[in-house]
Amino acid sequence: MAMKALSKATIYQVAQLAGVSIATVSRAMRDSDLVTEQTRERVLAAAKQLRFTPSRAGRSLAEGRHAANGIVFPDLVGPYYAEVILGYEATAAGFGSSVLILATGGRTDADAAVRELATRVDGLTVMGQTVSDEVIAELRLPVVLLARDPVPGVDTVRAQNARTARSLVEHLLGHGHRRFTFLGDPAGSPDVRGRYDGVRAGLKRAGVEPADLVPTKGFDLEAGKEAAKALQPGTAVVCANDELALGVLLAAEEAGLRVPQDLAVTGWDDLLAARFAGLTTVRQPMRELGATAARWLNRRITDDMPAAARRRVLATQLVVRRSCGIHSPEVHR
Amino acid sequence: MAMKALSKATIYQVAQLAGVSIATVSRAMRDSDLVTEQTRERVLAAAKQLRFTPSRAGRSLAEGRHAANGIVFPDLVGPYYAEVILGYEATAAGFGSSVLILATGGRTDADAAVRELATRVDGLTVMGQTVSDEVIAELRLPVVLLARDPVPGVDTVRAQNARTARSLVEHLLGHGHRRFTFLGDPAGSPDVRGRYDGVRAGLKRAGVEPADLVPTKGFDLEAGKEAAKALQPGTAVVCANDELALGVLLAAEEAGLRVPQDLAVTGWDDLLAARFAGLTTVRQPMRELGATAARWLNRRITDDMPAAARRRVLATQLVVRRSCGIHSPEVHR
DNA sequence: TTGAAAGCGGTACCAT
DNA sequence: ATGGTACCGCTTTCAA
Repeated sequence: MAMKALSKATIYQVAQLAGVSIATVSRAMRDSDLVTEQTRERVLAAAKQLRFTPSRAGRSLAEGRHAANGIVFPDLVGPYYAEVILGYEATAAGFGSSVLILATGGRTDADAAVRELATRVDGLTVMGQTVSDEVIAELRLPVVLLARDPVPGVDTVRAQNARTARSLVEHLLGHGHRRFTFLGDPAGSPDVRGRYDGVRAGLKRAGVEPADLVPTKGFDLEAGKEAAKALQPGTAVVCANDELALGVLLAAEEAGLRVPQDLAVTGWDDLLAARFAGLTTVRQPMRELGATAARWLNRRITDDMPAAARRRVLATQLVVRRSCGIHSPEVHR
Repeated sequence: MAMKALSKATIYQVAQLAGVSIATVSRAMRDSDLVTEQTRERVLAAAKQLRFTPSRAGRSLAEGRHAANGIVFPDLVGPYYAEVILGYEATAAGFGSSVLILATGGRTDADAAVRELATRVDGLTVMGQTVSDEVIAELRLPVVLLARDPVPGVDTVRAQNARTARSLVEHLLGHGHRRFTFLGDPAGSPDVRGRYDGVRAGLKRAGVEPADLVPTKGFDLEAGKEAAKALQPGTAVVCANDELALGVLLAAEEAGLRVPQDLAVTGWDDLLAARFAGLTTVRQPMRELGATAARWLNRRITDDMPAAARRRVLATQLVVRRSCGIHSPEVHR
C-alpha cells in the first residue's frame, strides 16, 4: 500500500474532484463573492479531502510577492538581538508576513548570503555591522536600516547612543571620577561608535582629559576579562556593552579590586545579569526597535509612492546601580 | 526619466541581451559543462549588466523545493531560544538552507501560522510547547522535534532533564535539605515536566517527602517573584528555570531572607545572570540542540529512504554555586 | 553545445 | 457565477 496521499495535492486535482475549473477553486478559496455558496462548499470539501494547501511558490510567482521579509543581524549571542528580532517577528506577523533570519557572524560569504536572501523576500531589515553600504545600495527592494548609520534615501531606526553616553559620563563625573577608559571597539558597530563619541563629548565639555580607548576583539565576557588586564585602578571604565562590563567585573574580583572603590564600571543594554551584578548601565527599547523596523518596512513594501526616507532615534535610559560609585542612602536595584 | 532599471531583470532579458536562449542562460549560471566558456562569459556579462538574479519563486516552482526550512518556538524571551536558534541557523546555512522563524507565543492562530509556514519550507523543526501533536501529524513534510516529547515516527532531540534533576536533588540532600518545593508549571513544557519528574524520583528514592508543587503562570522574573510569596523559610526551592529562580532571589532579598541559609534556590539553563547571582543551576548545550536539529532535518529532507525515527538526549551539567547551600572552602563561580 | 517547449502551481483577465 | 487561458520566471527533457 503506497502512501500516495503524501504527495501534495494541486489545484488541478481539487478542481477535478470538485468538478469545476481551477479558476473556480482559486476563487472559492479566496474571494468571498463571485462563487455560489454551493460551489464553494463543494470545492472546500474536495480541498479538505485532498488536504490541499496552495503552493507558496506558485502563488508567489503569480502574485509577484513573497509575503515574507528578512532581517539581517551580526549574531544572536546575548539577549539584545534576540529581543529585537522577537519584536520584529511579532510585528511582521501582524502584517501577515513571514520572517527569514540571517546571521552574518562567522560567515565569509555574508554579501552573497544577503543577496540570496533578498530574492526570497519583499523587503529587508539590515542591522549594524553586517554588510557594506554598497551591498545595500545595489539591493533592489525596500530596505530599513536598524542600529546602523543612515544611508541616503533609506529609512533608519536607531537607539539613542551619544546623548545618553554623555549623561552617563556626567553621572560618573558627579561621583568624582576623573580618569576614564572606554572599553570596546568603536569600529565594531555604529552603536558603539556613538557611545564612544558621547563619552568623548561629555569629557571634553567638562574639561576632563580624554578617555583611554581600549579596543576589544569582541563584545563578550571573555573579551572583557582579557581587556581588564590593562586597566589601572582608580579608573572609571565605560564599556561598550554589558557583557564586556561583566567580564571586567569578573576580572576585577579575581584581581582583588573592589568595585566601585578601586574601579568604577558601567555597561550598556541592561541585560538581566546587569541587575544581579549591580551594574550601572543603559537600557534600550529592544523590542520597540524591531517593531518599528518591521512597521516601516511594511509601509515601504505596501506604499506605492516613494516617500522621503524616515529616521528615528528611540530614547534610551540610564540605569544607575552600584558599580559606578558610592551612592547615598537610596538602594539601587 | 523613469527608473525602469529598478524592475527586476528576468532570464528572458538576459537571454535576449546575450543573444542566446533562456535554457542556455540557465545552464551558464549553474552547470559547469554543457556550455562553451565563450558563451558563458557572454551570458554572465549580460547578467551582470542587467543585475540579474534568478527569481526564487520561479526556481522553487521549477525545482520543487524551497531551499529553506523553518523553526517554530514558543517565544524568544531569555537567551535560551536565541541560542538554540543561532545554532540552528548556522548549521542550516552550512547546508545552503535559509531559515524562517515563527514564534507562537501570544498568538491565537498558532496552528494556522504553522501550516502556512509549512508551505514555504522543505522541512520544519518544532520546539516545545507550540502546537499540538495533531497539527504536526498532518504536516506533509519532514519534521524534527526539539525539546519536546517524541511522537512515533518523528526524529526528536532533547536535553537531559530528569536525570540531572535527580543529581540536583541529591546535591541538595547532601546539604541537608529535607523540605522541597518545585516552582514552575510542569504542564507548561515537556522540559519542565521532565525536571519535575526527576525531582520527584530523586526524593522518592531518598525516602524524603515529596516536593510541594507551586505552579507559576509564566517562566519569567515576575512569575518567580510572585510565586516566592508562598514559600516557607527552610525550604529548598527547585525552580523550572533560571528566570524564576532569579525572581525568587529578588523576592527573598526584599523579604529579608538569606540565601542559602533561610532559603536554598536552584534554577535551570545557566544564564549569564545566574553566574552573577551565584545561582546553582543546570547548563544545557543550547547551540548544540539547534545544530543537531538542523542536521537531522537536512538529512530527512535530503535522504530518499525513510530511515527509522531517531532520538537523542543531549547531556546537561549541574553547575553548583552558592544558592543551594553552604560549601566548604572552594569558591564556586 | 544549443534551442524549443513542456511543465511547476498558482492568479486573474476575458468571455460566456 | 463559471470556464478558458495567458502569464509569472525558471528548470529540464528532447531534438537538432
